[in-house]
Amino acid sequence: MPNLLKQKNAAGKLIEFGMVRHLADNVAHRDSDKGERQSMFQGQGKILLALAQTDGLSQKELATKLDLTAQSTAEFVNKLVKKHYVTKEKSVTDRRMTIIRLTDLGRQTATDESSKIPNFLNVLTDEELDQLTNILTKINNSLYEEIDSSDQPSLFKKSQQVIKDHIRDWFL
Amino acid sequence: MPNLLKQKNAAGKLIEFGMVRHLADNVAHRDSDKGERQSMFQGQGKILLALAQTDGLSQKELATKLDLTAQSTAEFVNKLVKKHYVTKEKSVTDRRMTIIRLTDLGRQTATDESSKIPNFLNVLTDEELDQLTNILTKINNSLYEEIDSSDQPSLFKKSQQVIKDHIRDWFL
DNA sequence: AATATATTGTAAGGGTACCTGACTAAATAT
DNA sequence: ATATTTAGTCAGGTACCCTTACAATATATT
Repeated sequence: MPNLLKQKNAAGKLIEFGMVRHLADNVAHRDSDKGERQSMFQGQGKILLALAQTDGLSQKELATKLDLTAQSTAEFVNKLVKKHYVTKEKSVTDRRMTIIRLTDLGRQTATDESSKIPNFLNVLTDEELDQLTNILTKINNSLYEEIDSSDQPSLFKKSQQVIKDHIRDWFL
Repeated sequence: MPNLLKQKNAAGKLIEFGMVRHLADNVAHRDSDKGERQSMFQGQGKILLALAQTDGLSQKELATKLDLTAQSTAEFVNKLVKKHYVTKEKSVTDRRMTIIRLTDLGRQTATDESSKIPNFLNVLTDEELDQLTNILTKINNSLYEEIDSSDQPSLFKKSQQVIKDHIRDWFL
């Protein structure tokens, strides 16, 4: 049986981490251009990330991959089109489908954004970095299991795959 | 100089952690009542948390503590009133002020929510829990510094204090 | 070939989290 | 007694998501 106090300690720190990160994010956004409130893991950012992995997906494919409704997907894609980050074109083989492609600007934005190493990792020693990586691996796997078991059968396996793909690509 | 590869590994895991947590949160919310999309660290949840620490604050005090505009604060408070989580009453000493107080229902919701230990910590050993706590302490402090130095002078010190207070209360 | 069904996408509308700007009401300062 | 500061409200806007309803295209069935 695990030590409850130690768990509570860690949980507290994790909650704190969540709150502080949120705060730090806000600060960062406040500094930069006013309109840029994209977190890269939500909404338009998610789309960009998915396309950076696999360009030329249909809206439906994007929706499925990212576990969004078709309507939300359409909304974000349209916003990205307005910003010239992606383009829409009707598929020739199946004219119901719309193919979404990154523009150069879009691709650059996606890779720029996702290749940043957070500053706060500079305060950790090599040993601590190893420990953290190891611990997060365990936690992430546990979360995947929780997601997988609790809800709709395999719908979320896809999201898991997107995340893992993204992480893999991130190292190249 | 820190090992860049190790940093990148850890950063990747951290990003993954962020994404997976987001996912897991969604799943959790989807299971429960449909209307309940509160993350406890945002909007209405933040207010509840602050009041659970110190009941009977004015709207202005809430806004300052939580680094929200007075307008956003008013919006969230009004929503909470509608849900019977808090009550509004004009202060007798200074009739410009509105005092916000938790109802029993509100207090219960706040404490219920914030006293949960995330399941995923069950997969860690005692040693790993210690390591994680230690690492997150360093990271959080680093983030506090970043926040503190980069932006408006001392506005964010208050937020830091709220978080720390919350964490402290969390152990009682 | 003609009709029925399934798939992709759009339109409209709603809810939550925030913000800015404009404006009262009450308290305090001059 | 007037001017200013402080607390709060109202209106309106953006981003993120969802649901319900509906049009167009593709495929399956008769």
